[in-house]
Amino acid sequence: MGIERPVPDWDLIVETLKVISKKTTVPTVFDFSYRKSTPFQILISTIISLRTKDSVTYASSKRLFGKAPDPVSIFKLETGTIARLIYPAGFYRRKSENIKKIAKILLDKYNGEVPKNIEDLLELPGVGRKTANLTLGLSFGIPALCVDTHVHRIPNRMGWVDTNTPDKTEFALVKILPEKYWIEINELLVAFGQTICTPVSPKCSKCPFKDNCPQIEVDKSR
DNA sequence: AAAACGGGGGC
DNA sequence: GCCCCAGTTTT
Repeated sequence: MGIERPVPDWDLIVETLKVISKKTTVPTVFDFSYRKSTPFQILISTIISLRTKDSVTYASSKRLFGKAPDPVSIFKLETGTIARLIYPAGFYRRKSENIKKIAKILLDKYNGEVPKNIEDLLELPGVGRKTANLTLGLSFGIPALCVDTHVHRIPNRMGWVDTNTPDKTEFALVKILPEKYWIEINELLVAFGQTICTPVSPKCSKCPFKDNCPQIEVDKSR
């Protein structure tokens, strides 16, 4: 059997993470999405965010939606125009083609609306589990756990799960994390992962979880 | 000069 | 599972 792990106190963890995220001023796709975005814009900005920094995602989304806020107007744009608008987001060429394809598919098959189930979302080009789950959660409030590199890295570092791929992390976390936290845990861990539990040289001395983190045992220099 | 960056797809 | 993908920022 696996190694024994202490059962995480999720209420306390979420409460602590909320304090950290409130101190974060980095504009993220979440700030943008929660307050004034349509499901379509949430989906597209999530596409843009793939392998791209938040500040860039935010600026790119704002430029694109300022010019074309909905599937109809985006489908009218040349892919080159879309590429220019979302530049310098990573993979901007591929993304601009996918964004236009998605606009067309939504118009043809879904009456211009974003589908509300993961199966249909995963059919869209450039949409994987991360993008699909984030869209479901942010757009429709459907409990869906979005596992990106932060939500993969941090629970493994903390010893909450022990997996080697994001998909396995998703299925492991779904089992142990209360459903009421599935949507917000992503934003909270991203804020934590950007400021303290960073991928490289994490700021463990400032971490409120340092006394319970197995990583500290591995490397006391941090 | 490297490494890293909120994945996804093709094989 | 493995490998590729793009261009900017950080180390």
